[in-house]
Amino acid sequence: MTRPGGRSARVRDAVHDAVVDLLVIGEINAAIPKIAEKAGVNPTSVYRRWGNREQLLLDAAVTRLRETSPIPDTGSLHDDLLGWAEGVERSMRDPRGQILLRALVATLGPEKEPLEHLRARGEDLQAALDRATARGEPAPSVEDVLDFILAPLYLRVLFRRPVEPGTAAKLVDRLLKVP
Amino acid sequence: MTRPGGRSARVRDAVHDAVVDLLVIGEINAAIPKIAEKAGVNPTSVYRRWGNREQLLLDAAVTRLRETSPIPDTGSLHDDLLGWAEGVERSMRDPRGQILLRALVATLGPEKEPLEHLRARGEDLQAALDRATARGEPAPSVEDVLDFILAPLYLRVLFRRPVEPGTAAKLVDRLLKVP
DNA sequence: CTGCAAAAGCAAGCGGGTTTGCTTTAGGAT
DNA sequence: ATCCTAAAGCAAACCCGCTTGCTTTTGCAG
Repeated sequence: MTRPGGRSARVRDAVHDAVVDLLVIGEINAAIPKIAEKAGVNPTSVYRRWGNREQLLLDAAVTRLRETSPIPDTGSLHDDLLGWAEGVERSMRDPRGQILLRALVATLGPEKEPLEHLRARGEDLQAALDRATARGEPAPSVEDVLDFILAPLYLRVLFRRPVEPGTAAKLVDRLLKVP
Repeated sequence: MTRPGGRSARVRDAVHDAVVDLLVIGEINAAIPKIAEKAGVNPTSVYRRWGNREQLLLDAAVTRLRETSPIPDTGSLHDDLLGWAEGVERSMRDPRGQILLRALVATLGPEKEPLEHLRARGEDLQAALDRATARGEPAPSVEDVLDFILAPLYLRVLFRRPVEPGTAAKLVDRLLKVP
């Protein structure tokens, strides 16, 4: 039987925290024994649960990124997208968010399946666009939203270009052709 | 004195080839002894020249990516951008290009300096845009070109979404508002 | 409260990645 | 053609990340 509560959860959170902390202070290549030490956990527990460093990083990144920037339901597509995009912008202006995005991309192999984390996010977007269509508002495709908003924000971080405040608003306006 | 010619160059190319080959066949985490073996080179030589795996990957990725998709000078901004974007698209549809972009991003730390490889590419773009302005054509900013064209193409690869043929043309038209 | 088993801790051993001092090879200059 | 030295090769030792069999702890169910 699986046992999600109590000590298991504590260990998982402690290890995730340790991973993020080490990444943020520049210990990009910290090995499992080091992560375990910082988490106050036995290295064996980490090996048994995650298997290797890559799986651990991926799990930590997906888990922590999932908690940020939900899509609101304001009754206006513009405001829905703006609320979400501003959440993404905030995350991308924060060293934690930056390092998590970087870790996510770095641990992604070229496997064929599309990314689970992005798929769920795509479904949320689709729901917001469907709401707009149901209201009679003109709505772009999910692909356009990713091209116009997410790609520029993410690429700035990945290629170390600054994310200026107001970038999200500019990108949303550009997508919805409100110059 | 530095000695760029002859054997040094041969070793560098052999090691770069070995890195790319191993990455392409899925040996993402191949260690230096394995890379050296495939290159027919002594591991010590690799350690002495590059120091560690990360530096080696970064050097290989930057070197090989520099050789792809130059910006042509056709006398028309649309065609200049299209020629370049199609080169990028071609590269992103090729497993070698995909794996190199992935390696580049993965080995990039969050250091403050912007990326050298992208800076040079930005200057080439600026030159093409300046030519257009000199001809009296309206021209977007470099940032817009990156947002509209490079970011969507790169993000498709990094998040494992397919790069459909014709994507480059669509993105260029969208940027230059030729629906 | 008691018992069961999942998950964490412990310790020892293995294997391979990395380092280091030295030797050998081969560009490039005179 | 010859010399000089940067760069590659070699071998041995070291370090440390990882594995494994076992013991201990502790959720959670009855």
